[in-house]
Amino acid sequence: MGHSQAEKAETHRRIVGSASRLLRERGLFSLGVADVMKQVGLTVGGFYKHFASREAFVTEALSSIEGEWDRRVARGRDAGKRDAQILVEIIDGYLSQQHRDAAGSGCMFAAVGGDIARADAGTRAMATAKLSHSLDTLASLFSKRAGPDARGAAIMTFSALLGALTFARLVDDKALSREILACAAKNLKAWSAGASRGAA
Amino acid sequence: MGHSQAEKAETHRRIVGSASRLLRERGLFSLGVADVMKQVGLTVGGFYKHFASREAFVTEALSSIEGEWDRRVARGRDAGKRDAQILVEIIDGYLSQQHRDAAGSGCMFAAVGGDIARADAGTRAMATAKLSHSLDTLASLFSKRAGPDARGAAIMTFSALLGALTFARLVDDKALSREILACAAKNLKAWSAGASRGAA
DNA sequence: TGTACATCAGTGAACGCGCGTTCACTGATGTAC
DNA sequence: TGTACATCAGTGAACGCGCGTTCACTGATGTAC
Repeated sequence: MGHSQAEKAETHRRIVGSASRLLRERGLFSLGVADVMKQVGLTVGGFYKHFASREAFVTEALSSIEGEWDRRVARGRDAGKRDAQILVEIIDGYLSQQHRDAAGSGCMFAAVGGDIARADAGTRAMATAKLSHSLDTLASLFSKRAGPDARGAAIMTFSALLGALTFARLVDDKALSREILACAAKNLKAWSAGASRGAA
Repeated sequence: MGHSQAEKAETHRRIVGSASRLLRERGLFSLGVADVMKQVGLTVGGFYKHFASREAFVTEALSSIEGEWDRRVARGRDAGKRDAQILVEIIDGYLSQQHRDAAGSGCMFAAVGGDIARADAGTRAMATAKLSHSLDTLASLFSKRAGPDARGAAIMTFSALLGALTFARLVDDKALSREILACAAKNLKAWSAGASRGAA
Protein backbone atom coordinates (compact mmCIF):
# COMPACT_ATOMS: atom_id res chain seq x y z
CA MET A 1 0.00 0.00 0.00
CA GLY A 2 1.50 3.25 -1.11
CA HIS A 3 1.27 6.67 0.38
CA SER A 4 1.71 10.28 -0.47
CA GLN A 5 0.80 13.43 1.40
CA ALA A 6 -2.26 13.84 -0.79
CA GLU A 7 -3.38 10.26 -0.19
CA LYS A 8 -2.95 10.59 3.55
CA ALA A 9 -4.92 13.83 3.59
CA GLU A 10 -7.68 12.17 1.60
CA THR A 11 -7.80 9.21 4.01
CA HIS A 12 -7.86 11.64 6.91
CA ARG A 13 -10.83 13.41 5.37
CA ARG A 14 -12.65 10.13 4.86
CA ILE A 15 -12.10 9.08 8.48
CA VAL A 16 -13.26 12.43 9.87
CA GLY A 17 -16.27 12.57 7.57
CA SER A 18 -17.40 9.06 8.36
CA ALA A 19 -16.74 9.49 12.07
CA SER A 20 -18.68 12.74 12.30
CA ARG A 21 -21.75 10.77 11.22
CA LEU A 22 -21.10 7.84 13.54
CA LEU A 23 -20.54 10.15 16.49
CA ARG A 24 -23.87 11.86 15.89
CA GLU A 25 -25.62 8.52 15.52
CA ARG A 26 -24.13 6.71 18.51
CA GLY A 27 -23.09 9.51 20.83
CA LEU A 28 -19.65 10.69 21.92
CA PHE A 29 -18.97 7.87 24.37
CA SER A 30 -20.30 4.78 22.62
CA LEU A 31 -18.21 4.85 19.45
CA GLY A 32 -15.03 2.77 19.38
CA VAL A 33 -11.82 3.58 17.56
CA ALA A 34 -11.95 0.21 15.78
CA ASP A 35 -15.48 0.95 14.51
CA VAL A 36 -14.33 4.25 13.07
CA MET A 37 -11.50 2.66 11.12
CA LYS A 38 -13.55 -0.32 9.97
CA GLN A 39 -16.18 2.05 8.56
CA VAL A 40 -13.63 3.43 6.09
CA GLY A 41 -12.03 0.03 5.38
CA LEU A 42 -8.93 0.41 7.52
CA THR A 43 -7.61 -1.35 10.62
CA VAL A 44 -7.22 -0.07 14.16
CA GLY A 45 -3.47 0.47 14.21
CA GLY A 46 -3.54 3.21 11.61
CA PHE A 47 -5.73 5.41 13.77
CA TYR A 48 -2.77 6.91 15.61
CA LYS A 49 -1.07 7.97 12.38
CA HIS A 50 -3.96 10.44 12.13
CA PHE A 51 -4.91 11.42 15.68
CA ALA A 52 -2.98 11.90 18.91
CA SER A 53 -5.76 10.32 20.97
CA ARG A 54 -9.42 9.39 20.87
CA GLU A 55 -10.26 12.67 22.59
CA ALA A 56 -8.42 14.76 20.01
CA PHE A 57 -10.14 12.79 17.28
CA VAL A 58 -13.61 13.48 18.74
CA THR A 59 -12.89 17.18 18.90
CA GLU A 60 -11.66 17.26 15.31
CA ALA A 61 -14.51 15.15 13.97
CA LEU A 62 -17.13 17.35 15.61
CA SER A 63 -15.40 20.55 14.59
CA SER A 64 -15.48 19.39 10.97
CA ILE A 65 -19.28 19.45 10.98
CA GLU A 66 -20.54 22.48 9.15
CA GLY A 67 -23.88 23.96 10.04
CA GLU A 68 -26.09 24.29 7.02
CA TRP A 69 -27.72 27.54 8.06
CA ASP A 70 -25.02 29.83 6.65
CA ARG A 71 -25.38 28.32 3.20
CA ARG A 72 -29.14 28.29 3.48
CA VAL A 73 -29.25 31.97 4.41
CA ALA A 74 -26.78 32.95 1.68
CA ARG A 75 -28.68 31.06 -1.00
CA GLY A 76 -32.03 32.33 0.20
CA ARG A 77 -30.89 35.93 0.05
CA ASP A 78 -29.31 35.43 -3.36
CA ALA A 79 -32.67 34.11 -4.51
CA GLY A 80 -34.30 37.29 -3.24
CA LYS A 81 -36.15 35.65 -0.35
CA ARG A 82 -37.06 37.68 2.69
CA ASP A 83 -35.41 36.82 6.00
CA ALA A 84 -38.74 35.80 7.52
CA GLN A 85 -39.24 33.30 4.73
CA ILE A 86 -35.74 31.86 5.15
CA LEU A 87 -36.41 31.45 8.85
CA VAL A 88 -39.61 29.55 8.16
CA GLU A 89 -37.68 27.17 5.90
CA ILE A 90 -35.03 26.65 8.56
CA ILE A 91 -37.69 25.83 11.15
CA ASP A 92 -39.50 23.41 8.84
CA GLY A 93 -36.27 21.71 7.85
CA TYR A 94 -35.06 21.37 11.43
CA LEU A 95 -38.35 19.98 12.68
CA SER A 96 -38.88 17.63 9.74
CA GLN A 97 -39.20 13.87 10.08
CA GLN A 98 -36.18 13.50 7.80
CA HIS A 99 -33.98 15.46 10.20
CA ARG A 100 -35.39 13.52 13.15
CA ASP A 101 -34.55 10.20 11.48
CA ALA A 102 -31.12 11.22 10.22
CA ALA A 103 -29.22 12.32 13.30
CA GLY A 104 -25.96 11.27 11.64
CA SER A 105 -26.18 14.02 9.05
CA GLY A 106 -28.05 16.56 11.15
CA CYS A 107 -27.49 19.20 13.79
CA MET A 108 -24.65 18.22 16.13
CA PHE A 109 -26.21 19.97 19.12
CA ALA A 110 -29.38 17.93 18.86
CA ALA A 111 -27.41 14.73 18.31
CA VAL A 112 -24.72 15.08 20.99
CA GLY A 113 -25.47 18.29 22.89
CA GLY A 114 -25.87 16.45 26.18
CA ASP A 115 -22.62 14.55 25.63
CA ILE A 116 -20.73 17.74 24.87
CA ALA A 117 -21.62 19.08 28.32
CA ARG A 118 -19.66 16.08 29.71
CA ALA A 119 -16.81 16.17 27.20
CA ASP A 120 -13.26 17.48 27.59
CA ALA A 121 -12.41 21.18 27.61
CA GLY A 122 -11.27 21.26 23.97
CA THR A 123 -14.51 19.81 22.70
CA ARG A 124 -16.62 22.14 24.81
CA ALA A 125 -14.68 25.19 23.66
CA MET A 126 -15.08 24.17 20.02
CA ALA A 127 -18.79 23.57 20.50
CA THR A 128 -19.24 26.90 22.24
CA ALA A 129 -17.70 28.71 19.29
CA LYS A 130 -19.92 26.81 16.86
CA LEU A 131 -23.02 27.59 18.91
CA SER A 132 -22.15 31.30 19.05
CA HIS A 133 -21.78 31.33 15.30
CA SER A 134 -25.12 29.58 14.79
CA LEU A 135 -26.83 32.07 17.08
CA ASP A 136 -25.31 34.96 15.10
CA THR A 137 -26.58 33.48 11.86
CA LEU A 138 -30.04 33.02 13.29
CA ALA A 139 -30.02 36.50 14.84
CA SER A 140 -29.25 38.02 11.46
CA LEU A 141 -32.63 36.75 10.27
CA PHE A 142 -34.35 38.70 13.05
CA SER A 143 -32.20 41.81 12.96
CA LYS A 144 -34.17 43.87 10.44
CA ARG A 145 -37.16 44.25 12.72
CA ALA A 146 -36.46 42.84 16.15
CA GLY A 147 -33.36 45.03 16.36
CA PRO A 148 -31.49 44.67 19.67
CA ASP A 149 -33.66 41.73 20.67
CA ALA A 150 -32.55 39.73 17.64
CA ARG A 151 -30.09 37.76 19.73
CA GLY A 152 -32.70 36.89 22.33
CA ALA A 153 -35.03 35.79 19.55
CA ALA A 154 -32.27 33.61 18.12
CA ILE A 155 -31.66 31.98 21.51
CA MET A 156 -35.36 31.35 21.99
CA THR A 157 -35.72 29.92 18.49
CA PHE A 158 -32.74 27.59 18.61
CA SER A 159 -33.71 26.41 22.11
CA ALA A 160 -37.20 25.48 20.98
CA LEU A 161 -35.82 23.77 17.85
CA LEU A 162 -33.33 21.72 19.84
CA GLY A 163 -35.76 20.77 22.57
CA ALA A 164 -38.50 19.71 20.20
CA LEU A 165 -36.14 17.59 18.11
CA THR A 166 -34.73 15.96 21.23
CA PHE A 167 -38.22 15.05 22.42
CA ALA A 168 -39.26 13.84 18.98
CA ARG A 169 -36.25 11.54 18.89
CA LEU A 170 -36.53 10.07 22.35
CA VAL A 171 -40.23 9.31 22.20
CA ASP A 172 -41.34 5.77 21.51
CA ASP A 173 -44.60 6.71 19.86
CA LYS A 174 -44.65 7.80 16.24
CA ALA A 175 -47.85 9.79 16.57
CA LEU A 176 -46.57 11.71 19.59
CA SER A 177 -43.26 12.31 17.84
CA ARG A 178 -45.04 13.84 14.85
CA GLU A 179 -47.25 15.89 17.13
CA ILE A 180 -44.21 17.33 18.90
CA LEU A 181 -42.57 18.32 15.63
CA ALA A 182 -45.76 19.81 14.20
CA CYS A 183 -46.80 21.72 17.32
CA ALA A 184 -43.35 23.13 17.91
CA ALA A 185 -43.01 24.19 14.26
CA LYS A 186 -46.40 25.85 14.22
CA ASN A 187 -45.92 27.75 17.46
CA LEU A 188 -42.37 28.71 16.64
CA LYS A 189 -43.26 30.07 13.22
CA ALA A 190 -46.15 32.08 14.66
CA TRP A 191 -43.94 33.38 17.43
CA SER A 192 -41.04 34.32 15.19
CA ALA A 193 -43.36 36.16 12.81
CA GLY A 194 -44.45 38.18 15.83
CA ALA A 195 -40.90 38.62 17.08
CA SER A 196 -39.58 39.84 13.73
CA ARG A 197 -42.42 42.34 13.64
CA GLY A 198 -41.18 43.63 16.96
CA ALA A 199 -44.13 42.32 18.96
CA ALA A 200 -41.88 40.60 21.49
CA MET B 1 -24.60 -8.96 57.88
CA GLY B 2 -28.24 -9.61 58.49
CA HIS B 3 -31.19 -9.20 56.22
CA SER B 4 -34.91 -8.89 56.31
CA GLN B 5 -37.38 -7.96 53.62
CA ALA B 6 -37.59 -4.45 55.02
CA GLU B 7 -33.82 -4.06 55.08
CA LYS B 8 -33.46 -5.27 51.53
CA ALA B 9 -36.18 -2.90 50.34
CA GLU B 10 -34.44 -0.04 52.10
CA THR B 11 -31.11 -0.91 50.48
CA HIS B 12 -32.86 -1.16 47.13
CA ARG B 13 -34.27 2.32 47.60
CA ARG B 14 -30.87 3.70 48.52
CA ILE B 15 -29.26 2.18 45.41
CA VAL B 16 -31.98 3.47 43.09
CA GLY B 17 -32.00 6.92 44.65
CA SER B 18 -28.25 7.32 44.50
CA ALA B 19 -28.06 5.89 41.00
CA SER B 20 -30.76 8.16 39.63
CA ARG B 21 -28.51 11.08 40.53
CA LEU B 22 -25.35 9.50 39.13
CA LEU B 23 -27.10 8.61 35.88
CA ARG B 24 -28.21 12.18 35.40
CA GLU B 25 -24.75 13.48 36.19
CA ARG B 26 -22.69 11.11 34.06
CA GLY B 27 -25.11 9.96 31.38
CA LEU B 28 -26.71 6.58 30.75
CA PHE B 29 -23.64 4.95 29.20
CA SER B 30 -20.76 6.18 31.34
CA LEU B 31 -21.86 4.91 34.74
CA GLY B 32 -20.49 1.56 35.92
CA VAL B 33 -22.25 -0.99 38.10
CA ALA B 34 -19.35 -0.93 40.56
CA ASP B 35 -19.61 2.86 40.89
CA VAL B 36 -23.28 2.57 41.72
CA MET B 37 -22.70 0.06 44.51
CA LYS B 38 -19.66 1.86 45.88
CA GLN B 39 -21.70 5.06 46.17
CA VAL B 40 -24.00 3.37 48.71
CA GLY B 41 -21.19 1.52 50.49
CA LEU B 42 -21.74 -1.93 48.97
CA THR B 43 -19.70 -4.16 46.69
CA VAL B 44 -20.32 -5.17 43.07
CA GLY B 45 -21.55 -8.68 43.62
CA GLY B 46 -24.69 -7.64 45.46
CA PHE B 47 -25.94 -5.70 42.47
CA TYR B 48 -27.59 -8.75 40.92
CA LYS B 49 -29.56 -9.49 44.08
CA HIS B 50 -31.43 -6.30 43.20
CA PHE B 51 -31.49 -6.05 39.40
CA ALA B 52 -31.69 -8.58 36.58
CA SER B 53 -29.21 -6.63 34.46
CA ARG B 54 -27.65 -3.22 34.06
CA GLU B 55 -30.30 -2.33 31.48
CA ALA B 56 -33.17 -3.19 33.81
CA PHE B 57 -31.48 -1.18 36.54
CA VAL B 58 -31.18 1.90 34.32
CA THR B 59 -34.86 1.70 33.43
CA GLU B 60 -35.87 1.37 37.06
CA ALA B 61 -33.55 4.12 38.28
CA LEU B 62 -34.85 6.57 35.69
CA SER B 63 -38.45 5.61 36.25
CA SER B 64 -38.02 6.36 39.97
CA ILE B 65 -37.35 10.01 39.19
CA GLU B 66 -40.38 12.11 39.99
CA GLY B 67 -40.99 15.30 38.14
CA GLU B 68 -41.48 18.20 40.48
CA TRP B 69 -44.10 19.98 38.39
CA ASP B 70 -47.08 18.04 39.73
CA ARG B 71 -46.26 18.97 43.30
CA ARG B 72 -45.46 22.53 42.30
CA VAL B 73 -48.79 22.93 40.52
CA ALA B 74 -50.75 21.35 43.38
CA ARG B 75 -49.08 23.53 46.01
CA GLY B 76 -49.45 26.65 43.90
CA ARG B 77 -53.15 26.10 43.43
CA ASP B 78 -53.62 25.32 47.10
CA ALA B 79 -51.95 28.63 47.85
CA GLY B 80 -54.44 30.35 45.55
CA LYS B 81 -51.95 31.21 42.82
CA ARG B 82 -53.14 31.64 39.28
CA ASP B 83 -51.96 29.15 36.66
CA ALA B 84 -50.06 31.86 34.78
CA GLN B 85 -48.12 32.64 37.94
CA ILE B 86 -47.32 28.98 38.57
CA LEU B 87 -46.06 28.71 35.01
CA VAL B 88 -43.76 31.67 35.49
CA GLU B 89 -42.30 30.00 38.58
CA ILE B 90 -41.77 26.75 36.69
CA ILE B 91 -39.96 28.59 33.91
CA ASP B 92 -37.75 30.54 36.31
CA GLY B 93 -36.93 27.41 38.27
CA TYR B 94 -36.11 25.36 35.20
CA LEU B 95 -33.90 28.03 33.69
CA SER B 96 -32.12 28.89 36.93
CA GLN B 97 -28.39 28.59 37.43
CA GLN B 98 -29.05 26.17 40.28
CA HIS B 99 -30.87 23.78 37.96
CA ARG B 100 -28.15 24.15 35.34
CA ASP B 101 -25.45 23.28 37.88
CA ALA B 102 -27.33 20.41 39.53
CA ALA B 103 -28.13 18.02 36.71
CA GLY B 104 -28.08 15.13 39.17
CA SER B 105 -31.19 16.33 40.94
CA GLY B 106 -32.88 18.00 37.99
CA CYS B 107 -34.99 17.20 34.95
CA MET B 108 -34.13 13.79 33.52
CA PHE B 109 -34.94 14.86 29.97
CA ALA B 110 -32.42 17.68 30.07
CA ALA B 111 -29.82 15.46 31.72
CA VAL B 112 -30.13 12.30 29.62
CA GLY B 113 -32.71 13.02 26.91
CA GLY B 114 -30.23 12.39 24.14
CA ASP B 115 -29.12 9.12 25.73
CA ILE B 116 -32.70 7.92 26.08
CA ALA B 117 -33.14 8.17 22.32
CA ARG B 118 -30.35 5.55 22.07
CA ALA B 119 -31.49 3.40 25.00
CA ASP B 120 -33.34 0.07 25.02
CA ALA B 121 -37.06 -0.22 24.31
CA GLY B 122 -38.07 -0.45 27.97
CA THR B 123 -36.31 2.75 28.90
CA ARG B 124 -37.72 4.62 25.92
CA ALA B 125 -41.25 3.45 26.68
CA MET B 126 -40.93 4.54 30.30
CA ALA B 127 -39.53 7.92 29.26
CA THR B 128 -42.32 8.40 26.72
CA ALA B 129 -44.94 7.88 29.42
CA LYS B 130 -43.15 10.31 31.74
CA LEU B 131 -42.91 12.91 29.00
CA SER B 132 -46.60 12.58 28.18
CA HIS B 133 -47.45 13.11 31.80
CA SER B 134 -45.24 16.18 32.05
CA LEU B 135 -46.86 17.65 28.94
CA ASP B 136 -50.30 17.06 30.44
CA THR B 137 -49.28 18.83 33.62
CA LEU B 138 -47.91 21.76 31.68
CA ALA B 139 -50.96 21.87 29.40
CA SER B 140 -53.24 22.13 32.41
CA LEU B 141 -51.61 25.47 33.17
CA PHE B 142 -52.61 26.76 29.73
CA SER B 143 -56.02 25.15 29.49
CA LYS B 144 -58.14 27.91 31.04
CA ARG B 145 -57.48 30.34 28.20
CA ALA B 146 -55.57 28.67 25.37
CA GLY B 147 -58.23 25.94 25.28
CA PRO B 148 -57.59 23.29 22.63
CA ASP B 149 -54.14 24.70 21.91
CA ALA B 150 -53.02 24.10 25.46
CA ARG B 151 -51.18 20.96 24.44
CA GLY B 152 -49.34 22.74 21.66
CA ALA B 153 -48.38 25.48 24.09
CA ALA B 154 -47.09 22.85 26.52
CA ILE B 155 -44.97 21.23 23.80
CA MET B 156 -43.56 24.59 22.76
CA THR B 157 -42.82 25.56 26.35
CA PHE B 158 -41.11 22.32 27.37
CA SER B 159 -39.10 22.28 24.12
CA ALA B 160 -37.77 25.77 24.74
CA LEU B 161 -37.01 24.93 28.38
CA LEU B 162 -35.13 21.77 27.47
CA GLY B 163 -33.21 23.34 24.59
CA ALA B 164 -32.14 26.38 26.57
CA LEU B 165 -30.96 24.31 29.53
CA THR B 166 -29.04 21.97 27.21
CA PHE B 167 -27.27 24.93 25.61
CA ALA B 168 -26.59 26.57 28.95
CA ARG B 169 -24.96 23.36 30.18
CA LEU B 170 -22.79 22.60 27.18
CA VAL B 171 -21.40 26.08 26.76
CA ASP B 172 -17.91 26.82 28.02
CA ASP B 173 -18.52 30.47 28.73
CA LYS B 174 -20.29 31.53 31.92
CA ALA B 175 -21.54 34.81 30.51
CA LEU B 176 -23.03 33.15 27.43
CA SER B 177 -24.58 30.46 29.60
CA ARG B 178 -26.30 33.08 31.76
CA GLU B 179 -27.40 34.97 28.65
CA ILE B 180 -29.01 31.84 27.24
CA LEU B 181 -30.92 31.17 30.45
CA ALA B 182 -32.03 34.79 30.84
CA CYS B 183 -33.06 35.35 27.21
CA ALA B 184 -34.94 32.07 27.00
CA ALA B 185 -36.76 32.74 30.28
CA LYS B 186 -37.71 36.26 29.27
CA ASN B 187 -38.99 35.31 25.82
CA LEU B 188 -40.74 32.21 27.07
CA LYS B 189 -42.56 34.07 29.83
CA ALA B 190 -43.66 36.79 27.41
CA TRP B 191 -44.79 34.20 24.91
CA SER B 192 -46.68 32.07 27.39
CA ALA B 193 -48.49 35.11 28.76
CA GLY B 194 -49.64 35.74 25.20
CA ALA B 195 -50.48 32.10 24.59
CA SER B 196 -52.55 31.79 27.74
CA ARG B 197 -54.44 34.92 26.68
CA GLY B 198 -55.25 33.10 23.45
CA ALA B 199 -53.03 35.23 21.22
CA ALA B 200 -51.32 32.22 19.66
C1' DT C 1 16.03 6.86 -17.88
C1' DG C 2 17.35 3.50 -14.41
C1' DT C 3 18.73 1.91 -9.88
C1' DA C 4 19.25 1.95 -4.69
C1' DC C 5 17.61 3.64 -0.68
C1' DA C 6 14.66 6.14 2.75
C1' DT C 7 10.10 7.17 4.10
C1' DC C 8 5.97 6.31 6.38
C1' DA C 9 0.61 5.05 5.84
C1' DG C 10 -1.38 1.20 7.02
C1' DT C 11 -1.26 -3.79 9.26
C1' DG C 12 -2.55 -6.84 12.85
C1' DA C 13 -1.09 -8.90 17.07
C1' DA C 14 -0.33 -7.72 21.70
C1' DC C 15 -0.62 -4.78 26.02
C1' DG C 16 -3.06 -3.57 30.38
C1' DC C 17 -7.34 -2.22 31.99
C1' DG C 18 -12.10 -1.78 33.36
C1' DC C 19 -16.38 -3.44 32.22
C1' DG C 20 -20.86 -6.50 33.14
C1' DT C 21 -21.73 -10.74 35.01
C1' DT C 22 -21.13 -15.15 37.75
C1' DC C 23 -20.29 -17.84 41.72
C1' DA C 24 -18.85 -20.18 45.97
C1' DC C 25 -18.91 -18.41 50.24
C1' DT C 26 -20.26 -15.66 54.92
C1' DG C 27 -22.91 -14.90 58.71
C1' DA C 28 -26.82 -12.46 60.77
C1' DT C 29 -31.59 -13.12 60.72
C1' DG C 30 -36.18 -15.65 60.58
C1' DT C 31 -38.43 -19.97 61.51
C1' DA C 32 -39.59 -24.65 63.41
C1' DC C 33 -39.75 -27.38 67.25
C1' DT D 1 -37.62 -19.57 76.38
C1' DG D 2 -33.94 -22.11 74.09
C1' DT D 3 -31.78 -24.65 70.35
C1' DA D 4 -30.92 -26.25 65.48
C1' DC D 5 -31.51 -25.30 60.92
C1' DA D 6 -32.72 -22.83 56.56
C1' DT D 7 -32.59 -18.55 54.21
C1' DC D 8 -30.52 -15.17 51.50
C1' DA D 9 -28.39 -10.08 51.32
C1' DG D 10 -24.06 -9.00 50.72
C1' DT D 11 -18.85 -10.35 49.74
C1' DG D 12 -14.96 -10.37 46.81
C1' DA D 13 -12.43 -13.04 43.54
C1' DA D 14 -12.80 -14.65 38.99
C1' DC D 15 -14.74 -14.95 34.11
C1' DG D 16 -14.59 -13.42 29.21
C1' DC D 17 -14.72 -9.46 26.54
C1' DG D 18 -13.95 -5.16 24.21
C1' DC D 19 -11.75 -1.02 24.87
C1' DG D 20 -7.73 2.59 23.82
C1' DT D 21 -3.14 2.38 22.84
C1' DT D 22 1.53 0.50 21.34
C1' DC D 23 4.70 -1.62 18.33
C1' DA D 24 7.50 -4.36 15.11
C1' DC D 25 6.59 -5.05 10.63
C1' DT D 26 5.11 -4.43 5.28
C1' DG D 27 5.58 -2.65 0.93
C1' DA D 28 4.36 0.97 -2.42
C1' DT D 29 5.86 5.47 -3.15
C1' DG D 30 9.12 9.60 -3.36
C1' DT D 31 13.85 10.95 -3.75
C1' DA D 32 18.95 11.01 -4.73
C1' DC D 33 22.31 9.93 -7.84
